[in-house]
Order: sequence, then structure tokens, then C-alpha cells
Amino acid sequence: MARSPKTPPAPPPAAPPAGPAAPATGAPSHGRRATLADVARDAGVDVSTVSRVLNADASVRVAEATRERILQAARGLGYRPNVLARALRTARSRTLGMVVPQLDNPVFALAIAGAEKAAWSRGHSLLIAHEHDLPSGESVYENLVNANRVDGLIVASLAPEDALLRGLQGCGVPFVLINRRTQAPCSSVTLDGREAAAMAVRHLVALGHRRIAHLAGRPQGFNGPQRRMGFLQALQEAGIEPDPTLIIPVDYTVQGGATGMRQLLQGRGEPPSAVVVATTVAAAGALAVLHERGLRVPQDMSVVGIHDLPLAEVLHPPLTTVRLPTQAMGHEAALGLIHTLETGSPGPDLMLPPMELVVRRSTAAPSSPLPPSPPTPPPPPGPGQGRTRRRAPLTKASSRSSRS
Amino acid sequence: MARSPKTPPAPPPAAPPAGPAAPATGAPSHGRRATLADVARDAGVDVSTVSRVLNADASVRVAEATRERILQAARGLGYRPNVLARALRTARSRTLGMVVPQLDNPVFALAIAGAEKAAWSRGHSLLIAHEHDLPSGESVYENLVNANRVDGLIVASLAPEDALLRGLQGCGVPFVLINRRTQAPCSSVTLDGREAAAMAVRHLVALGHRRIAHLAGRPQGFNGPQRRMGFLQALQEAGIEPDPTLIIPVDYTVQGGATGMRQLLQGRGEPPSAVVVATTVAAAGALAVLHERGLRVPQDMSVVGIHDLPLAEVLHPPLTTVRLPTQAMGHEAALGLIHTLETGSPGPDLMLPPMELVVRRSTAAPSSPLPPSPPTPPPPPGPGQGRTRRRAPLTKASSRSSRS
DNA sequence: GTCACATGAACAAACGATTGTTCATGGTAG
DNA sequence: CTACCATGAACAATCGTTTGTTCATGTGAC
Repeated sequence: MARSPKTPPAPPPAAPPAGPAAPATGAPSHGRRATLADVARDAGVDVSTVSRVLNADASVRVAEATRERILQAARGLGYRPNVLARALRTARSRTLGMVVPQLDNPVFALAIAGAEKAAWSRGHSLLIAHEHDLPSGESVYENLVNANRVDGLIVASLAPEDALLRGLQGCGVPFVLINRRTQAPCSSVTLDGREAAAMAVRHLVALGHRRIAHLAGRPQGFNGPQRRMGFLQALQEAGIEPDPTLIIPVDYTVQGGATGMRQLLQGRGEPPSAVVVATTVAAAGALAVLHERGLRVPQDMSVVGIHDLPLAEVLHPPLTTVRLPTQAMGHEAALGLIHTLETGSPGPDLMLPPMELVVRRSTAAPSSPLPPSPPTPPPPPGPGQGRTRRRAPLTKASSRSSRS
Repeated sequence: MARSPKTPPAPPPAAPPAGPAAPATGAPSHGRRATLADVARDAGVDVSTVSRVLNADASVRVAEATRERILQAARGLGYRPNVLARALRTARSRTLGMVVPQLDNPVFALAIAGAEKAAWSRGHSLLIAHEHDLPSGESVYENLVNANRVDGLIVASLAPEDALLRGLQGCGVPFVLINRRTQAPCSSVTLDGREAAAMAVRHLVALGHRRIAHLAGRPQGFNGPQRRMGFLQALQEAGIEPDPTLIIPVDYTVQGGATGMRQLLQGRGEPPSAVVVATTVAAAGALAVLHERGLRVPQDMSVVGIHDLPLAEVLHPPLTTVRLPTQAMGHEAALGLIHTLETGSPGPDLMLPPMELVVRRSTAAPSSPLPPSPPTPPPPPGPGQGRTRRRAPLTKASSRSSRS
């Protein structure tokens, strides 16, 4: 089958658009980028045909020879579609917006890393913004969406639920909340803090602890109450009566953890032999106070943190933690959102279980009243205590690079 | 002055495009977003006029009444320009691409935060990607640029210089390197690690230390040698003969710091009384080894880290550090890049000085051989030792939130 | 020898903006 | 009274795609 009779593929006019001829490397690094029209000219066909061939449009019939010519021309010119033009035409940018309250928080950094990976793997990009008010008075969400930049949103926000949902729904694009669930039904991907706290307690109970305290999160948030529930539930499973004076709400900060621990230590009554701290960062503050007071960890008090951040292993002593799939949270949110965009199906509603209990050096059997670990009312065999693994200090695998 | 005689602003045809009439709130959250054409129709003028008015195009004359009508119509419709269309037409996306080797590294997280802020403040967005190879075999840079997504790049990369520069130059857009300088002249924004290391040494010398070690960065990188130079220079200023066996190259990781410290401790000869560690993360590893060996900090060894990360204050003891303007690095890179894009002027070439020495609890006068701090050869008064400030442990201001 | 039809590819209209150019108008100068 | 000009706004092309429609061609059936 010969070439199209219409426009025999004349030698490209003079020289490729601008500058010296494209280097033989294939990608013409110079001058204008090649467009569909360039490919069409080189292949001697219409742009529409090129478009259909390159997009493997099934609904079109094209002669094998023509297809070949087009593919070759595209390769030769190093053609890359202009996503802007495509997005304009199709009204889909293949870009996800991700909004977080703080960029330098390791939890969100990990979630971003996960989402970024998922997005790229599905041919999408991720536009990142941190939650702040714009001079115009509109929210970051609205700005992202109104400017036609993003097809959907992944949102981590600390804003009050009603305002947040109203704002997001007003945007008119699908969205997935992460790290938080709402009263109203709404797509979300969260971490199972209930189970995480329960795993921490079960670990301590297995070591023989009976007086276990909890530095809990904000009562008005999502994760705080969740973890508190798990704490109480595991205590109950073990037949231990919870002591309300041992549950102290703290901020998720170093300072918060420190304040909480001070409060705990000055409480009257028998001091706890172990404590479950709602976050690793707060646990760092708690540890600092314990050192200040000359108390030894784990001999005088065992400490477990929730969220296994790199921080955990450089604390003194290295902190036993429950590892949560933070990166997977971002990953799942992005995959789910893309799925929604492609199929119109409702967004994901996931609560990811803890990955494992990472035993380091901050937990041990209580030293004083109880014998090492003989059958106090043995914890019900039921849910078990999840996967557990003991870590050598400073192993290669667990260290985290931080070039600078 | 009456309205244009041509098309008297007839009542909008039937109803605004789709759905129930736009709610009185101003922003029609329903149906199609308003376009220039919608505004033009409502105002009874041509789209080109609307465009010029809304963009405050100086080269055009428009009657005051018309301008008013247009602005009102735009407000009434909640018009927001479609950035995709604008980018396509103007060939400028007002978007910066930022590429980092790791998203979950606090140094890069801070740089991103700074760049994000700067970009938004100048009406640009930031598209973030981490450095990884695409299935197509092209680099992330090329992908970002070729798809016409970004006008310029901010790049933090560990790749070899020649390949990196070749790749970037091939992209054909302006770029700024951060956290690294190159042999070849090239726009960059870096941190002055030389001065930072020198400040650390001066602090130790002022405390009376004479045998000072250095856990240095990779000899083949940029920051490692830089900091090593500063270390040697400050030693020389103080009239101290450097001991090569006290300079040990380490990885910028917890593990690296630990290994380096072990090596340092098993060295023959008089042990150092203080050490300057090239990064805070490596310092964390070094501290852990000191604990392991039963050495006390700062009594047996003073430790200073470079880069003041949140991590520094939760270490045991809280780590004295030199604070570097990491966030400013991202900020300056973005501002500089935007300036380049707008004016065509060459990109920034900045080396940002350290902000301050943050004295915490990991440094003190040497306990054994020397008297507390009386005039050993006093450090030359010259450059001084920079701003210095002593931190109370766990102050509110210095704690870092980590909600989760 | 037509007619219908499948095939392969061109035509053309969007998408929503920007921007160079043209055109009608009314006032003023000659 | 005509010519000219400044003014104010419309016209129209364009950016690079996608996608619905139309068109030319050659083949097979009748």
C-alpha cells in the first residue's frame, strides 16, 4: 500500500522549525517542541489520524503502513503530547491536588511520598499545597480546583468538619480525606489507631505490666479518641480496671508529651509502671522529662509510642513503637481517588491496620511488684498481639538517610 | 455614555448554562464554571475586551462604564480564569517543578515548604516530584518539562554533576540547583557549611577544647568538603594543629554516625574531648554509640551537630547545633527562579550564612586536662562566633508539632 | 455496469484564553 | 461640509489537542 496520494511526504520545509537541525539523539533539544502537526507533516497524514494512532484509539481503522509511518515520525521528532492542550480539550488534567496542614511533619511527608508514587505510577501528577488562606479569601482547595488545575483532592486537614466538608463539596471534584474520618459519610483513608493502641497495651500486659498510663491525643480530634478507645479496650480484655487519673490528654508535640509526663508523675497514688503515648513525637518529650527526673527507662517506666518514625530509633533509649502504614495511607488515597476519577465509583473508605509492633529498648518487665511474667490473668488468646519483631539497635535497614 | 449599540445586554438566555440559577453567594458552585465568554455575554461586550480589562492591560482604552460592567459581571459569575487555557496560549504555566531525591528527609521537606510559600506568594504553583527513573527511561526533569507542565526547575540531586547538568540543560528551561554547587558555573542556592562548621569549632574552642574531632560528610559531595574546610580553617585560626586521625568521613545517616563514632573511639592516641558532626542525623547515631559505651555527654565528650532539625532537641542530651536557613534556601531558589522567568536575568547564585549557634546540653568545657576556660591562646577576635543563643530545654517555641 | 458498502483518512469544530488588527463612531479642525 | 483623528470596542487568528463527521476510494454483489 503506497503512501497517501494527497501530500507526498515532502522533505521537511527548509529546516526543522528553529535552530540547527535536531541532534541525532532523537529528542530535538532545540527550538520549539514537536507538535502533532509536525508529526502529521512528516508522516504525510492529518493530525487527527496521528492523534488517534498515538492514543491507540480502538474505534478507528488505520492501515498498518500508515500507523508505522506515524509512529516512526513521532519517534524521530521526539514527540511528547502537550498536556496543557490535552487537558484543555478533555477537561481533565490528570493531576491530583494534595493539601496538608504542614509540610515538614514527618507523617504528612510520608503520606505525600506514598501519594506521589501512586500518582506517577498511574500517569498522574501531584500538586502539593499546604493549607493556608489565600489573600483572595478563598481556600487553597478552591484555588486549585477553580483554576482547573486538579481533577481531585487528597486532603489532610485539622479544620472543623462542617466547614471543611462544605468547602470541599463546593469545589465540585471528588476528594479523599486522609488521617481523619468524619461523622458525615465521606471517602477517607485512615490508620487504625484503635488497634495500634491495643497492640501497645497487649505488649505491656504480656510483659507483666498492670498499671499502665496513656498520654492521649486531643479529645476533639479523630485519632486521639480512637487510640484512647483501643487503649481502654485492651485493658479490659486483660481484665485490668482502667484508672482515669492515668489517662492524660496531651498535644501531639514534644512540649505536650513533656507536660503530660510531668502531670503523670506528680499524680498521687501508685505511679504507673508503663505508658502508652499517642505519638512518637510526644513520647520524645515524655522521655526527656523522665531523664530530667532521674527515672530510668525501661527499668522504672516502660514507654511505647504510636507511629514508627525514624525519630523512634534515635531516642534514648530507642523507643518501642507500633508501626503504622503512613506511606500506604497516601498511596491508597491516591489510587482510590484515581479509580474514582476513572470509573465514577465512590471513593475509598479504608482504615489501615497497624503493620507491626517494633520492640526496641524502652519496654521491659516491670521491676518492682510483679514477678517477671508468670500467668497473671493471661491475656485472652483472641486477637493476639499482632506481628512483633525485635530490633537490633542501629541496624542498617532501620537507619534513615538524611543527606544535606 | 450609553452601552454598546450592537448587542444590548439581553437578559441572559433562559437560565445560566446548567442547573438551577447560580446561588446568590456569588460563586456558582453548580454546572460549568464561568468562562470569559460568559462574562462577555453578561456584560454585552466582546471576550477580548473582557480579557484586557480583567488583566488590566495598560495598552488598551476602555470606557469607565464598560469596565465597571465587566468587573461586575465577572464578580457576579464568580469568574476564574482557566489556567490551562491561559498557559496554552501564553506558553507559560506559572508553575515551578521541584525535584528532590527524598521526600521524607526533613532537610528537603523544609526546602519544599520554603519554595512552596515563595511560589504561591508570587502567583505560581509548585509541582513536586521525587527523583526517580521513569519507565520510559526519561528523567523526571524531562518529563515535567516536555509535558509543558513547568516553566522552570528547582533541583536537589545527588547525581553526578556532568550527567545532571547535561540532562537539565537539555530541558531548555531555567533551573536552580539547591543544596549543592557545581564546578561549572550554574545557578544555585546553598547553605554555607564552611562557616557553619567553623562556628561549631569556635564554640568548642571557646569552651576550652583543643582536641576536636570531625565526623565529616562524603568527600565526593559538595557539603562534606565544604564543612571540612570550615572545620580546618577554624582550627587553624585557633592555632590548633589538626590531627588527621580525628577526621572521619561518614554517611549522613544514623548508621553512618554510629560507625564513625566507633571508629573514633577505637583510635589509638589521646581521645578527643569534642566532636563536630556533619549532620544532626549522624550526630544522633554518634550519641547512641557514646551511650552504648557508657560515655557521658557532655562530660566525657562534647558533641555539636550541623543543621538544626527538630530532632536535635529531643536527643539525649539535647544537641547543640548550628542552625542553617534550610527553609530560606527553598524560598530564595523559588524567588530567584521566578525572577529569572520574568526578566530573563541570570538565576541566583547564593550561599546563605548560618543563622545561629543553638547551644543546648551536649557541649560543655572539657572535664579532664585543661582548666575551665582561662586564656588558652584566645580565639582571634576577628569573625567572632556568630550569633549565639542558649536554649532552655523543651521551650514552647522550639517544640515541633506532629499531629497525626 | 451500477450500487452499496466497508475501509482509510481528511475536515472541521471545539476547549478557553491572549493579542494583533480592523472598524465604527463622533468630535474637531480646516 | 469634508477630512481627519482619537476613542472604544469588535474581529479574528492562534496555542495543541481531541473527536464527531464527511469524503474519496476500491471491492464485491447484483
